[in-house]
Amino acid sequence: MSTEPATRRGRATRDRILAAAAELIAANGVGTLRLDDVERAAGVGRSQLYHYFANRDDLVNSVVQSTIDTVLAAQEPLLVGLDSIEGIDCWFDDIVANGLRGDGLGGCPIGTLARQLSEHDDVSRSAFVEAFARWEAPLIEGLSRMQANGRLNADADVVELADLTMAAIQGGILLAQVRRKPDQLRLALRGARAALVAATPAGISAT
Amino acid sequence: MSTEPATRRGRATRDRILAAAAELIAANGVGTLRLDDVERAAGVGRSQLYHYFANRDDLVNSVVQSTIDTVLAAQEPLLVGLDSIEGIDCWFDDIVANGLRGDGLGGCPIGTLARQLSEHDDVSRSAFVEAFARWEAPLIEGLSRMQANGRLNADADVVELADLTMAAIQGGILLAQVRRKPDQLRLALRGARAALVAATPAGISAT
DNA sequence: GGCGTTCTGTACTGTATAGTACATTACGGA
DNA sequence: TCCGTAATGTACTATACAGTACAGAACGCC
Repeated sequence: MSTEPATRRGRATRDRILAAAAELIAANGVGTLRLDDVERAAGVGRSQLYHYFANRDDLVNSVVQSTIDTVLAAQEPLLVGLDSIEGIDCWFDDIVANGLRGDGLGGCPIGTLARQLSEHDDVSRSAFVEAFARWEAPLIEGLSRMQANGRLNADADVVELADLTMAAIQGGILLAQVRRKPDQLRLALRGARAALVAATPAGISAT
Repeated sequence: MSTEPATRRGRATRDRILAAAAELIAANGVGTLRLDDVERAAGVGRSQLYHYFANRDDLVNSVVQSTIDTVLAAQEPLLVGLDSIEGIDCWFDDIVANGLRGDGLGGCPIGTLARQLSEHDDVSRSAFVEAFARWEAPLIEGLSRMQANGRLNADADVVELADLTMAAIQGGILLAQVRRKPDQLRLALRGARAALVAATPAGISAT
C-alpha cells in the first residue's frame, strides 16, 4: 500500500522518487517509464518504491497530481490580473516565455500528460479535467469582471471565451512540440487574443 | 522483413491487419496495442503479421501512414474552397461534424496519434510534421488567393494565420476529448475565425 | 540503552508479450 | 499436372519489467 512517510528521511526519499519520476516522464513520456530507471535516477531500491507507492500507476498518478499543483501554484500570481486585455497579454507572454523550452519541447506538463493519459485512463482523465477547470477559473472570473465594468460586451459568453483560450494554449503547445517550433504557441495565442478583442466594445485593436 | 503482398489474397490479408490495428489503436491508443489482439481482430496468425510487417513498430508506422492518407483524402473536396470566409466556415463545420464522435472522442486521428507518438518517437514525429504541412497547405493557398484579390489585408501573414488555425483545431480536439465535450472544438474554431476575420478589410463580422 | 517501527538492500518470481522456427497448405504460371 | 513461391498455422523462445519476500539497518521514543 501507499504509505505516507513518517520521518524526515522518509519524506525526503519519497520526494526524491517523485522528482526523479517526474523528470523521466517529462523527458520520455509516461508509457516508457520504467521503475528500474526511477530507482537509478532517485538512488533508491525497489523496496522504497513499493513502500511509498502502491504500484506503478499510483506513482504515475502521484506525479501527475504534484505536477498539476506545481504548475498551478507557479502561475498563481499572474492569474489574479486577468481582468483586462493588458493583464491577459501579460499572462500570454508568461506562457510563451515559460511554457516551452527553447526547442519547443517541455511545455505545460498538464497538457502533455493529459494528451498521453486521458486516452484510456479515466482516473487521471478526470484529474486533468479538474486541473483545467482550476486553471481556467481565474480567467473566467477576470472576464466576468471585465464584463461587469463594461470592458467586455454584455452579450459575450465568458465561459466560451475562456474555453477557446484554453484550446488555443493547448493547441499551440501541441503544434510547437510536434513541429519543434516554439513560435507556434505565440501564434495560437494571437488567435485567442483576436477572439477576445472582438468581444470588447473597442472591437478591433492592433495585433 | 516487411513484404508487399504478391497476390490478391495476400493484399486482402495485409489490409485486414492494417484495418484491425487501426481500429484498435483508435479505440485504445498506441501504447496498449497488443499483437495478440490484432491477430484476433483481423483473424490472422502471428506468422502473417511478420510476413507483412517487419515488427510491431513497422505495423504502427504503417497504420499511421495509411491513417494520414485516409484523413487527408477525405478532406480533399473541401480543401479547394478555402479562399473565402464562407468556404472556411464550411470547412470548420465539416471538421466539427466529422472530427469528433458524439462523446467527444475519436476525432482527428492525426492529432490524436501525434499526441501519443511524437513525444519520443522521432520517426513518426516527422511523419506528422509532414501530414500537418500537407493539411495546412490548401489553407495557406486559399488565404493567399484571398490576399491576392483584396479579401484579406495585404499586411497579413497567411502562414501565421494558417498556423494559428491549425493550433485551434488541435487544441479544440484535445479539450473536447479530455472534457468529453464535443462543443469545445466548435468554440476553438470560433477563436481562429475571429483572428481570420480581424485580418480582413471588413474587420469585424457577426460570429 | 533497549525495543518497536520505519526504512532500505538484494535477490527472487511471475507474466505478458514481442519475436522465431518450421512445417504445411494454397496459389499461379509453364 | 507439376513445381516454385507466397501464404498460413502452431508451437515455441526470449526477455523486459512489474511486483514480492525477507532480512537487515537506521531511527525515534520511553
